[in-house]
Amino acid sequence: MQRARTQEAKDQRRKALLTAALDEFYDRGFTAARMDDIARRAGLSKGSVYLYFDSKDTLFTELVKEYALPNVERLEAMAGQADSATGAIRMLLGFAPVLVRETVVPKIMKVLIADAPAFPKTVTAYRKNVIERGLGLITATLRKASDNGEFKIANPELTARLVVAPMIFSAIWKIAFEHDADARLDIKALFALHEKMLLTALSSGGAA
Amino acid sequence: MQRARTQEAKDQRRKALLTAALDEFYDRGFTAARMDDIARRAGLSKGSVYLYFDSKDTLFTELVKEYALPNVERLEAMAGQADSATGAIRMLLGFAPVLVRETVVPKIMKVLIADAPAFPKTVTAYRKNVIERGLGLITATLRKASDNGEFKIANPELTARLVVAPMIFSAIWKIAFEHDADARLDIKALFALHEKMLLTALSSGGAA
DNA sequence: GACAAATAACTGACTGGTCAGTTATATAAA
DNA sequence: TTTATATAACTGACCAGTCAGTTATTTGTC
Repeated sequence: MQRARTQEAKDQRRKALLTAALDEFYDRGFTAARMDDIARRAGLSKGSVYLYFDSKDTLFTELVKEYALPNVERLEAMAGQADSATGAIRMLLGFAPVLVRETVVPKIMKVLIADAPAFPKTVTAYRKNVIERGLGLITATLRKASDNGEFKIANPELTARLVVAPMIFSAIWKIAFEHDADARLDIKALFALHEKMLLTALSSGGAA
Repeated sequence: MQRARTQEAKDQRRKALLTAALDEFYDRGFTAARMDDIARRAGLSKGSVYLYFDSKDTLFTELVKEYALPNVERLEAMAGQADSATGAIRMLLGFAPVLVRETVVPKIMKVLIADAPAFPKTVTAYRKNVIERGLGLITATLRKASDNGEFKIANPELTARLVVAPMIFSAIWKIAFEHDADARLDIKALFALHEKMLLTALSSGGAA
């Protein structure tokens, strides 16, 4: 293996180890994942992993920390652009298929769900910094829309959760059943329908 | 431990082992769960587990098989009672909080999600015999309602998935975050709102 | 530009501990 | 006494983490 001498090269190696770890944790679960396999996947030997991370546990917690923020920030940028709740919802639900199919979010979700009891602090941090922040963003959008008369929404917190529910559903579906060819789910169509039904319900006072 | 001589006593012991296994698998994940702990939880020693099950793997697959059917059957009985799609949806969503809070369904879900890649056959069987059957029931109800003019529904399959999505959402929420006191979710209110918004959307042609 | 010395990234054999599954033994029941 | 059930000591495979040794790369000297 060529050596990583510069800081940049080392950062890159660290990143390679994190994605290798995500893949192994995702495929086999935290306990069953072997450090040797993670190392090989990143093109290193087991010993070298310990030059970059203290322990298997650290690898896990760093992994979640590192992959968490970028996605919320992406979401926040999106919410800032929209000029109405309708627009924000359209944007969010248009982005959802990409989030489910093309980002690491479902993998992270699985790893977190699977090993929540073993890493309570990591999970709590994730909930506060990612989940609640994301839900808070949607809640605020809905509340504003209710205040300025775009929709009538009695409970923006709960409504936000219903907006998000199909994302969780399709992420879970993908995680659990993607390996079966006959279990494909038309995610784009699902979110198009969700958008239509949701906006219909909101504009007909279904959340009032 | 007193001996189980009759067939009945043995069935009971078998059942005790299955619930003990579910709890251990749920808390620690399949690989990290120890056969010794499962045995102790059921009031037996490790060796005895092997009088009832061939291996840890068998324990897992039998567990999923055993706990799967009763819930679908419960759902099917419910669907049979309702005289309209509106009534069926009301019933289903009224039952949802119980399903999430008081049955083993969320635990089974977690265990399945966590170890899906290690037990692909078990997961496929679960999807076909439980998930698809349940979703099929809702789909059929919606299709019938569309045919007889109660609602106008273009894609009953997808709509059924949107009906179910908040159940998955709240089950996942419970699994991942229940250990945090400040992460409580008002599930009854959530499903009341879901019911209201869903029926509003359907009767306003949001799924047409 | 060639060579030697110094540095630090990297390796893989090894250790200590864990745990699924086995088996020899004990004992309750008939 | 025989049989079935239960136990706990045992075995062997497995793996996280360590560390003595290896080697790619840089730095210093001529």
